Amino acid sequence: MTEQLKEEKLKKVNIKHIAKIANLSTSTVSRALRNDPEASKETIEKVKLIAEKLNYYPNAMAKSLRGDKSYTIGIVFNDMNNPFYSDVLRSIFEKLNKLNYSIIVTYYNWDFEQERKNIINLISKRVDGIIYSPIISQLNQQTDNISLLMENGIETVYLDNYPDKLNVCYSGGDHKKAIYLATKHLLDNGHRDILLYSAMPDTLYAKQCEDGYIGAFSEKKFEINKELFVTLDNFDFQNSYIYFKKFITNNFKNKKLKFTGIVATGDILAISIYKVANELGLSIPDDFSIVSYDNIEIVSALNPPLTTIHQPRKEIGENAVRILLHNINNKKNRKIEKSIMSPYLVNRKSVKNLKQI
Amino acid sequence: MTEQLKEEKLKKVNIKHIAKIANLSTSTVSRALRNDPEASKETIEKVKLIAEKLNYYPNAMAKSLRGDKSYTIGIVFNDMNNPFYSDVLRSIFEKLNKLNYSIIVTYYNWDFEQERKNIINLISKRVDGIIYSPIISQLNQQTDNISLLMENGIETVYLDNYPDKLNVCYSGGDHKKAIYLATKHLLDNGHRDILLYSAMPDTLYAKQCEDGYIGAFSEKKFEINKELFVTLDNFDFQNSYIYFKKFITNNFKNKKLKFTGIVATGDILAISIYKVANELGLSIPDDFSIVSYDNIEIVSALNPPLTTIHQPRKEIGENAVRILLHNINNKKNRKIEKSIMSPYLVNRKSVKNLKQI
DNA sequence: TTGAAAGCGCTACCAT
DNA sequence: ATGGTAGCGCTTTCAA
Repeated sequence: MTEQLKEEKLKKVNIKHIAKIANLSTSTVSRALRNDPEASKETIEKVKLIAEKLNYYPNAMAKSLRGDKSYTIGIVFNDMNNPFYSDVLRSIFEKLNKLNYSIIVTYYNWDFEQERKNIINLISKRVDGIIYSPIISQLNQQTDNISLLMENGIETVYLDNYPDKLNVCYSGGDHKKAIYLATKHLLDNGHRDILLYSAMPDTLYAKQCEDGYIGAFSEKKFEINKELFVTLDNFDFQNSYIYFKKFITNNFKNKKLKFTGIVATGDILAISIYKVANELGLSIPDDFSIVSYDNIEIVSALNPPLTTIHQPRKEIGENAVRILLHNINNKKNRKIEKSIMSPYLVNRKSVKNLKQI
Repeated sequence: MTEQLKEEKLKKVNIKHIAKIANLSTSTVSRALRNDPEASKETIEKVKLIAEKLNYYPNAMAKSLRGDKSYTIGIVFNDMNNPFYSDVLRSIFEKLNKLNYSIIVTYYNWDFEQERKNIINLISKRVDGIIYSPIISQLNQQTDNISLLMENGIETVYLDNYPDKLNVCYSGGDHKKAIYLATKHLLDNGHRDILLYSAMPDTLYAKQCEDGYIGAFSEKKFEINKELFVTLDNFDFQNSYIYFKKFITNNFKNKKLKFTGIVATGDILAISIYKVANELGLSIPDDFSIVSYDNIEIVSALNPPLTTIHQPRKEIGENAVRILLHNINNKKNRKIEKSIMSPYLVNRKSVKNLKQI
């Protein structure tokens, strides 16, 4: 018997091998392995013992081929640079791994062809659902890749960004309100000339940020200077650093453009501004104040600590999972849920109160 | 025909459906779909057209069940907090997604039971290989989870940490040398009392860091004060911040313990020290100098910009993939390769030269 | 309580 | 060039 065991160990073990050794049929082994009440206690014990000795691990592919669940969730993200997404990912992992789901993560860095390939790959792998953080165009909300998902009836929860004209599940923050709060905070501190330092032109995200900014100004009936709207191609730290250094040298230091405050639509952008300020000997908040959006952990370590709008990343991840699993497990009773976490101001020291002067 | 097409669209489409509509056998359809030269050009065209119209996506599980490759790689990481791992992950994604591999990411946050469950899950999913960043105990290198992988003959590349007494594939940095360089830099600048601010007690990593520190001191025949060795439980930012704030208040400000320089074994640790320094009105580098390890992007934005040892994350990820794929695709010609990237100093402004005084 | 057999979707062998 | 069939590892009838 032990000899036989050793030999079996070398091949990939399956229920047939176990059945042979246990002198049982594969059906019985299958039942025993799953603690099926139809199987007798002794059989279960015997089978499990052999399985362990043989290093048996059930073939998940065969299982899902047979059944209709893969216990796998696909994640389609674009921007791994941004700590925001790492934090969201972490909370998704924590929930899903405990439930023994696998998570296939996909990353494409604004390459839509690659994104499409990744999504097709996920469809082929027959994931039970997808959490998708898309780049949404301001004009054409129904991108090819969103259509792909919808046409194939893939259970999807949109995260962080979503096509607001479509009736889809969503978990994320209220970007418009966030930037509204940021702008309002500067306004309340007496700032009137406020740079909107934004990213990803023509996307819904940029639009929402702009709307938030405009909303705060309109509310107080202050005039908006559109020359102070700057939009970067992406949220890349290095890119933003280079851009802002040029920008400030060409426009601010020589007083072509004057502003006393900056609203940055992401902490990464704000951090790059700190770098420029350090290098150019500019003082925050004396030369300009800054409010940003995200509140990633480390911005509290900047000097001065960054005032920013908090985006609840843990909750965003958890809600995405909750909504997704609900719809996967209740196909007949799907809910189109939108979970929108409210942002709030974290007041630190990067804003100067101009009224006190 | 179009009616038929519509109906077929509602079910999950497979080659049988295509075969029926095309009036061909499943074998022929299968061949056509894969551009098998045995299939005629017209057949290929015809089949592909139907497949597209039906929204056909091959079932990857059936494919891999049949063949012996899943085109899936498992990642087993522990510390998603640390931007180091995000950066490595990114480079792994970039290489692997292009090759149409799926990546199942697993995260366990120092919970070894969860880690084990995750690994078993990966085995069940029949991944082609695993990239694993384990926590290695200084004493017992052969942990249960490493044994699990070895016993099951799972192709594995260790990343960042590895059991150096075992003959395994590895891609990572030379931690000992890194901390040696950091310490030497402080020594060269006239520092003698240097705090080693480390994390993860009893791990090989902590040991390697200690060895690097000791190496630099021994080389110059300076004496080491073991009271200046501090080891945190983990690399958590918040945890380190709280700890260091207490530590410095209890030991440094009241001159119980004196040191002029700090070597931190990870940028996250260093950043938390900046936060404490800001809050306590301590000046870096006047009150103490600091050199760290990793060189994540944003540390250049700190004030003063952080002097740190660069760890080439992109290359570490790429090499892990290269080694893994080589062994997967050349089962008969496996290589036990260790790729160790050399760290180097990035000199910024967080170190004061004591000799100039 | 157990076993035999069909079938999940695909590929590869052997015919034709 | 194409079709029939067996089988990858598993679950689930149906029968005993």
